[in-house]
Amino acid sequence: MSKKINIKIIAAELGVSPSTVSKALKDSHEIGRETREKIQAFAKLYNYKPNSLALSLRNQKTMNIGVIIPQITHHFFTRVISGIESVANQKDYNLMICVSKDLHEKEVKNVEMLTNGSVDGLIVSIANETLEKGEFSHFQRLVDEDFPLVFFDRVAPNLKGDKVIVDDETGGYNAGKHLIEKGKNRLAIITTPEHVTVGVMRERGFKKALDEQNKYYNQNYVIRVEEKFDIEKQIDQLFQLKEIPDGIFAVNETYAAIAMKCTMKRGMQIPRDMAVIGFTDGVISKLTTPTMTTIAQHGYNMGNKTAELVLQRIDEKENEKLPYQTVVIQTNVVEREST
Amino acid sequence: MSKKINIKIIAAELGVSPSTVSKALKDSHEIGRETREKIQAFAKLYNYKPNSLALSLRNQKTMNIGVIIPQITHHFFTRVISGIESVANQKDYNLMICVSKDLHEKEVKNVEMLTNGSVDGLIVSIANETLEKGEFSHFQRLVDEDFPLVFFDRVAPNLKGDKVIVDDETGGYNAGKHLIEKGKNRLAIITTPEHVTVGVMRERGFKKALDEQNKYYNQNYVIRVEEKFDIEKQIDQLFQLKEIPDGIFAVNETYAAIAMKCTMKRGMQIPRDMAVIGFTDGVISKLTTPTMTTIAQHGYNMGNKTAELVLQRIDEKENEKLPYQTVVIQTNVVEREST
DNA sequence: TACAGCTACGAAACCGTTTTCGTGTTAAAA
DNA sequence: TTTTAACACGAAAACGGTTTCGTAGCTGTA
Repeated sequence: MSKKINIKIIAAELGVSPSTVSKALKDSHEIGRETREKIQAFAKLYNYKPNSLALSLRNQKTMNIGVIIPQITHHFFTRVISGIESVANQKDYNLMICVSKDLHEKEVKNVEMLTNGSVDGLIVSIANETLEKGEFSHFQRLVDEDFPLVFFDRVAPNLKGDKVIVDDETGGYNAGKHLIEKGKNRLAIITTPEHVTVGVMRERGFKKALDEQNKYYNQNYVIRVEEKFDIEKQIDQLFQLKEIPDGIFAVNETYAAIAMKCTMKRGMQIPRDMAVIGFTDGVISKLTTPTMTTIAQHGYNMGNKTAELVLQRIDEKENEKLPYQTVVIQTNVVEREST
Repeated sequence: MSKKINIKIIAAELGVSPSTVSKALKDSHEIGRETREKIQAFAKLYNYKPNSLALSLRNQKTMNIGVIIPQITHHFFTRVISGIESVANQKDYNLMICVSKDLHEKEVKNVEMLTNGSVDGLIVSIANETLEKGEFSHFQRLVDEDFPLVFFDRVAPNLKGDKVIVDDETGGYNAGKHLIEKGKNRLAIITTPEHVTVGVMRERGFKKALDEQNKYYNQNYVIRVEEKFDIEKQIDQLFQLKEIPDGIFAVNETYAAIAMKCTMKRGMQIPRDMAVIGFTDGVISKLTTPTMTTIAQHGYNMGNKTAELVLQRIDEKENEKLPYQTVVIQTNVVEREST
């Protein structure tokens, strides 16, 4: 790779000092007009652009925001990233995106790597393994030194810090209510293992809706999917029961789509014999047949809000610290053909 | 934000020089055992980690790879990113992912930002707008200065550089052949506008399959979707024809799923009245009812290969340059229920 | 003539790290 | 006792910028 042009080279080439070049390029009138124009012309000709590492080091400011997500192939996360991106870009920030693959060790490494000077602030959705272990010291350190840090979606309850979360409980509640309003009685839920907070909250809201209407919350109607095993088989258990449910709430889009497949495989009609509602912000729901009713998560808005919070922390002066915020993004029911 | 600990602080605190600290932390036996252990203990206690900006500047090596993609919410691209990530991480590289949103201007900015010191190499899938305009000077500059650069999927035909592409033509050919083998006669294609290379190549292969079997390539059976307008309406035109096709090849998953919806809306049976095959690496195909036959693109492999190429260029010595490579990733037909 | 003030530039420090090249002290060898 | 080598550490330069401060040279004024 041929060496990139820099200020020293320009200075040497034009017989002036580096400081003169630097000033001339910023149009400082400390530099005579003739010299200034000569330097600017030269720089333009050779397409000079200042080295961002040097700038960051000097200014103690990178104009980068780090983002750590558990999975990049999940549509929800990419929606959030889009939302973050849009706000960040408006303020000339760039994103460094890292993927923890839901592994604790990778997450720790990512955090260390990003916070050693590479970014001005960090946005994190916590890895499943970290949540399972309850091992948050890598985040605690950042909180302790007031490093700008915002969590979204998968957050740690006992950790201080700014958070942006979906109103999962109300979402679950509305899902339950919606199914009940559609005249369904035997309501099942397809959810995640218990260490995944979002699943727990959605389930809690769902149960609340059932309780309110004096519907029985049948434990046989609760499927906790372990992703390491065959998902379809686990969901299909609902259809092995003596009394098959007539309404299903799935805490994500994939589970909902699979539930719909299982239903149709049995020759049952959606929504007549079985109503299905998903919790998602994805692309699948509009493309299934029938289309899927969902609780919309508004990932893009979440990203917007998250980015705003982290930028706020970055700009914050040492002596005017705001208390930690938790922003709750509301969901809403998007009714389609599956209910 | 409280100031992060650095070598100077450690040095001052322990009454030694920065160079001594630096050497001690690398376990150099130039430093006496006692001093060494004292410094190491202190560093560990305060969780010292070297500043990566300073390291990068000093070493002229960032251990970052830049990735510019047109859209982050497209599953194919996130699959490729996963593939890149996995190879990069093995060699201790991190990713800086930027999104061009298919806009030329954003792409140019991203390229400039990343190549001004932030990354050691760059991976790009070119923005649609750039392909339309044919404006590649921002890449040409990089090629001229031998900056490690690898394109994938959306590449520029007249630009030198390493490329990783899908064998779109053969993919399209196999899609056509598959439909013919299923006994279909009136074959339609749903593709992209003509400036999108991948669409053109897939169409070319498809046409070749039809030609070989002396099937008529009916221009009414060619839909070029403009994404700024209602996609479903455009696709639905196929169903307004006097003679409705009995087989559809869609160059991506979304178009294929919409085609399936349109078919079922008409009360037609898949695959009996209409066979549909998509070109994709996505999640939708397994979740539609019926499931979708696809030409699998192997995005993850593509990412692997792309990362390998860029790492190879990064490691390359000045005097042992290899000629530019174009790696072609083969596709294969994944038969499901829609054909 | 003397001094002030302006113009136009350069020197040097700094951001955080690494590394080369001294150098003062001590111990071993001659 | 003198020379030499090893040891343990520090000074300084370098990576590529920015910025503060200093100053040479000129002009204008008293």
